[in-house]
Amino acid sequence: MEIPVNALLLDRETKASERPGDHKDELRLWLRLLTCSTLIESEIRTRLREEFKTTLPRFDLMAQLEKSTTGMTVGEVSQRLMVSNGNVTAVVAGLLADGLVDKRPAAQDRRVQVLTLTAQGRRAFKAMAERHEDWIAELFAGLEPAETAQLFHLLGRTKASLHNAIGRRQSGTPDSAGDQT
Amino acid sequence: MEIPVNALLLDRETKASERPGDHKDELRLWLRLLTCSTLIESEIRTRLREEFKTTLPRFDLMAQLEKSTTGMTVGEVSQRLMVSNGNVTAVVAGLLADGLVDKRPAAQDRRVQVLTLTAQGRRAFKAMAERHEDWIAELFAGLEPAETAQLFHLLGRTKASLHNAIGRRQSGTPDSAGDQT
DNA sequence: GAAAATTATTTCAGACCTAAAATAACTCGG
DNA sequence: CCGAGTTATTTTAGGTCTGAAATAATTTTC
Repeated sequence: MEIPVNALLLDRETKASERPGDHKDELRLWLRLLTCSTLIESEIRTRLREEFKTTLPRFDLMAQLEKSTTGMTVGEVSQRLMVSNGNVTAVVAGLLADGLVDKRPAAQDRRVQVLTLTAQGRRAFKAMAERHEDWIAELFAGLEPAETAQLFHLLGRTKASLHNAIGRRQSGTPDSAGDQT
Repeated sequence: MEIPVNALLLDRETKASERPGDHKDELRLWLRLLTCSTLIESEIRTRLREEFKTTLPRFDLMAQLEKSTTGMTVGEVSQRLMVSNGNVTAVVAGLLADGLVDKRPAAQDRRVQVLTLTAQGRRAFKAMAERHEDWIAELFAGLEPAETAQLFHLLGRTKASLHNAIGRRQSGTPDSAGDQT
């Protein structure tokens, strides 16, 4: 894993600009990443609204619950989706009102609220998930398989860099093979 | 640019799964892209709040204005940031109240509102932009230069794929060399 | 075993964001 | 010139999201 300091310096020197505090390349990279993310997100948002009269946060929350057979707590969902607890509470309120989700205190620990999809919720999600998967494939259709694989790999490296820079506070979530995050 | 159909079919067949409508790879790619985007965004959001008592939308809006010497209209900013007009109106209202932005109807067309940074706004932005650039570099520090270049390239390809799938409605914004989007 | 600390969730205030409707200003054909 | 259509922005209603404070339940510590 060790890279000689000389190699790093050489790499630095091969960069276009030589100004000392120049990080324009990383900035451009971030802006492009953000653009891609925003484009996909808003397209999915539009299609969910038009085709299923629902929203992305609701869909994402249901997707988490669908993956768990035993249900999830508010805190678990909040961590998975990387949103605040209060936000989960609010989105769940909407899903409860629509009868798509069930919420009940855990037997052992009455602080904990266990969330599960209702039968209706599972049906509704299944229909949406199928379409959603197609939409995503359609959006990435311009990339060849080797490119998507390479991109996936580099984003994994990016994720590791981010966790390293931010601090491994929530280090209980390694990027395991089956992990879709 | 033409790729023989046979080559594509072969590529398809090399994939792990052979189920007909399987697009799990693209889904995983999207989720990982979203994770990276969310991690960066919320870290920058936190730092902007803690260090400058401001928000990301305000910073992004100011960044757009700073790049333009003659000012920008509400519509232009809205297109650049990929947010609704109404949202720009609201964020600008905050910046106006803080004396960071100036808004005035255009001389020729009084429907149009021209936005510019005030002197105070430029000062404030300059201080933030410097730190912001460092933060981004710090977050990507785990990638080697060759990797950031490769990632930048692949995200460019992704962007093209997205525009192609979504429809080139706003085709007036090509991904030119100096374009930071 | 009860006070203190911790943990899980909700509430709150405030900012963001959207889509759609409303408003205001411009252009253009007749 | 004048009304129909277009364009730029604002307003509105409603959902999303946050951080911090409040509430409630559990665990720890003495």
